[in-house]
Amino acid sequence: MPGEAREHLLARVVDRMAEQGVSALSLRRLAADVGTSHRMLIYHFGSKEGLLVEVVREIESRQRSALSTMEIDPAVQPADAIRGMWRRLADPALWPYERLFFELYGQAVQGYPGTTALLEGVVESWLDLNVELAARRGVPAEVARTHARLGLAVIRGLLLDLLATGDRAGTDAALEAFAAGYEAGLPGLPGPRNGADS
Amino acid sequence: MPGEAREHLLARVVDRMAEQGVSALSLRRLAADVGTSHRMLIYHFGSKEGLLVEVVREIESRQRSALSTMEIDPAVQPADAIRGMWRRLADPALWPYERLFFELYGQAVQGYPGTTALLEGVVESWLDLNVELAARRGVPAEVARTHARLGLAVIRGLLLDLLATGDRAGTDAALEAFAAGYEAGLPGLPGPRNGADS
DNA sequence: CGGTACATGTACCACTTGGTACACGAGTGG
DNA sequence: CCACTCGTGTACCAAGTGGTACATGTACCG
Repeated sequence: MPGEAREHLLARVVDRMAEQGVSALSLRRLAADVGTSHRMLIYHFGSKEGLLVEVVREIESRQRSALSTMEIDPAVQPADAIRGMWRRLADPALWPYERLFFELYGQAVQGYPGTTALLEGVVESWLDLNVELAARRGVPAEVARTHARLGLAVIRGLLLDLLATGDRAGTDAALEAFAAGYEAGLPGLPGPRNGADS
Repeated sequence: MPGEAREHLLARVVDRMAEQGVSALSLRRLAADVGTSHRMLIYHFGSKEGLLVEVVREIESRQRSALSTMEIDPAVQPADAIRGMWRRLADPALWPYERLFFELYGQAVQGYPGTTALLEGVVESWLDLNVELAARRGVPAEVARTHARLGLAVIRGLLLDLLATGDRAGTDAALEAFAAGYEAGLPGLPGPRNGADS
């Protein structure tokens, strides 16, 4: 089942899915929108589920590459890193892909076959990256993990908000509040224990 | 299309959906699992979409009631409020309903018919509640809105994490880091502007 | 030339889907 | 007793589903 036109197909399929959603998906409709026959989709991907697997892989890979394009510069402060990240992700041009991501996430969490692969690394890979970056600044791994987890949650949560409400100003303000508070109080973590407590 | 056994049906349908997911839903399977015929579901709810609408309404109402059961005590500090909220929501017993919530959210954001109603108030109602509570403590509305937005994002984001990874200890630690940081730095918001800036 | 791998179109299949038609039974009020 | 509504079961429908069989085209390679 190798191929080269297959890649083009996949790209077009992902774009189409980003526009129309996964649930309202039938091989025939999809194929028509993309300019093929449903026969070809099955030929290239084996089955509908196989297609979904590939789509998930693709958006995972796009996510990962977006991640690696990020400022690996250890000089940039965490608060600014999260600001930059948000600025990038909140761009309306990316909304369709984020909608698709959350739709797949929602189905993956329900155990829908093919999508479950999305869950592996959907959190961990980000944490690992942050641990590595923080290490160069001398931050202990456990602290970096926890903070990365929090930052990721803030961004995903606000993205969820943004996609539902469209309120760019409101979500921007909330993120700024987080970043500012982070600069002010978090880095040393004055209060209670900060690492893993179990 | 009124009825009283209808309510029982709806409750059972929601429970079943929480276990099995919405996408893998056919009126027939659902009816069989719930102990009726697909004929009855259509009789009571008019159509599949009508059923979905009702399900969305139901889980919205459950969410709202869970919200109103929350500590309305203005004496409890915001950081403790978010801790209590998290403790309540992170309970594995609620996971099926949260999976269902995120699945529906994912489809709603894609414009899937019937689910879109979920988006109205899915953020705003929480903000409004917090504004009201904060007012009794003298916090200006705009600040309360922004902070509530952030807190909601943290909780939803961490919930997304928890459902994907199952890492209770890790997500607990991240939330504690947020709550502690909030106590330490946020309330006065020392840094930049905090309200809406647009 | 011929073979062989990739690619594609046509036709078909069994099955499931949401929805409907219709008959039937139980209860209730005139 | 009749009429009427509510609830339910059986049977059916057209449309669409994912998947397959098979024939065909197109290219490169020996």
